[in-house]
Amino acid sequence: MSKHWSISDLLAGKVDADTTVTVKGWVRTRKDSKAGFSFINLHDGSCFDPIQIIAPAELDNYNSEILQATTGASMAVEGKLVASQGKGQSFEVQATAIEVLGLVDDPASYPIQPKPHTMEFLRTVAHLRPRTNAIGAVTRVQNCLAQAIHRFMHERQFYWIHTPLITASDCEGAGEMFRVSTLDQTHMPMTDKGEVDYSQDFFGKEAFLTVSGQLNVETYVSAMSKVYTFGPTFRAENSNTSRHLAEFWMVEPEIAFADLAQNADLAEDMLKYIFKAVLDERGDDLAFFNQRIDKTVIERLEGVVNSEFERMDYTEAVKILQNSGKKFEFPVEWGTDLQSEHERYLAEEKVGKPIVLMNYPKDIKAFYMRMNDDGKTVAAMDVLAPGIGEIIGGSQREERLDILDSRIDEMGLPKENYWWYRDLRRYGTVPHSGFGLGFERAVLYATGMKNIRDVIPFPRAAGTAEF
RNA sequence: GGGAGCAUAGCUCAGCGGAAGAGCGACUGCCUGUUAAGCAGUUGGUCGAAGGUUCAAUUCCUUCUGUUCCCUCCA
Repeated sequence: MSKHWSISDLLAGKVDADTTVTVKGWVRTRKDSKAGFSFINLHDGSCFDPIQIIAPAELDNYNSEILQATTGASMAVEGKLVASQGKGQSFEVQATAIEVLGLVDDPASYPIQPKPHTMEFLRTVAHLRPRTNAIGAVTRVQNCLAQAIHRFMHERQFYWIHTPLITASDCEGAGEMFRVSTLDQTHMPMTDKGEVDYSQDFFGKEAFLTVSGQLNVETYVSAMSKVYTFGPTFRAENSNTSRHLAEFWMVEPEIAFADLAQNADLAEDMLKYIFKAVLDERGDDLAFFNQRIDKTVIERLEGVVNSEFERMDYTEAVKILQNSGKKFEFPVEWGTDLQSEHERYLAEEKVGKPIVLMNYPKDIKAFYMRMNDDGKTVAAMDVLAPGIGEIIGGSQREERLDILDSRIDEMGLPKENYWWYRDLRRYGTVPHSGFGLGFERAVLYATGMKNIRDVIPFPRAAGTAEF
């Protein structure tokens, strides 16, 4: 058997013509010609385009197997790589032997038909949808983004810190949490006070799935200077939208000796870097997205890469919204959080590119965000992307113990739970900043896909944990 | 958690108180170095479930289930 090549390598011209090669993959389409052969478009995930196989009728299993190979069937093909005699592809494989590995049972009901499907339907066949053009392209782009994130961080000498997914900090300050417990839920041990006795639970205390690696990674930034997390995160919010998941991946860089402005610069640099990687490396997939999914996606990515992000204070944004002349469902008032409609107006209508909103009122932000000198705002920032909304949220962290303590008290949080977090401010505290990038939201932006459930392989959301 | 939709063939949808339709797919034939192919034919449905109104319900009403989108939450 000759060498097994990726289709991407063959189409890219990495192999000389007339070389005997083996390709393996799945049939996208088969078309039989009376001239004595069949055209088989075979895909293996390595690139957007399938490779064309010419299967001559002289093959001994032509009638018995090859003519039975419908869309979705798997096969191993050996043949000669030749310049294509037809239009539409540079190379094709003149097969000398085809082993049909697996046929499709009942082709009429095979879910992935060679025709357009709705994303809603494909979600119901999540085990087969990576075989489609769209989800295959999403998969390559999401991988490109993930690799680019690690590359960006590595080039800037950040350390990747594996923060825990299970946490006993029940107040990480970012929404509802999933409980992790091995207690028998039909016979919960109780204390004298009539409360569940978690001292008998696996960890000896209440435990949850993390909503953020930030608090943990702050310990490492206080020693390694530049760190980041990249891993799954969990939110038990009952939110049913096209941009929320109960389980999603988040990138959380944290930098020491850095203020909010440097934090915003890092966020901008990172987004530009990873979207440029997609433009450079996934032209084939982007061409598909631009043609079939969102006709503005390439233009938008190029816009992000080539333009300066807008920076704007919350206070300024409130004034703009109030003077916009737009009728909003929710009123705009200094001191309240901006609604989706407000963020959309700013990012999509007012600015038309990503915008960094900074310095929010302290009462609508988390306890660990650094108090500004005005005593009213904290050094928080959100990066809003047109079409997606909030893609990044971050802040400069409060490094002054006395102020941190008063914020913890103000919010009625149990100080003892934060003893190790507070220690960081007792022992050689430094100014530091960080942010969280919703990874799937970045994939949405890079692909033009509309629903976050279509850019993660197996979406978990309220009421959804199939597959 | 709040709100609004939707549920009819493998898929996308039309229909409508009075005998279940189209396109795509699949299959068959013709044509064909084809490639989002063309022409013709065939196949294919417990009209989401359970109640109710009616001479008659896929159609109207109620409940349930599933699902989509928006808001809240945030990334």
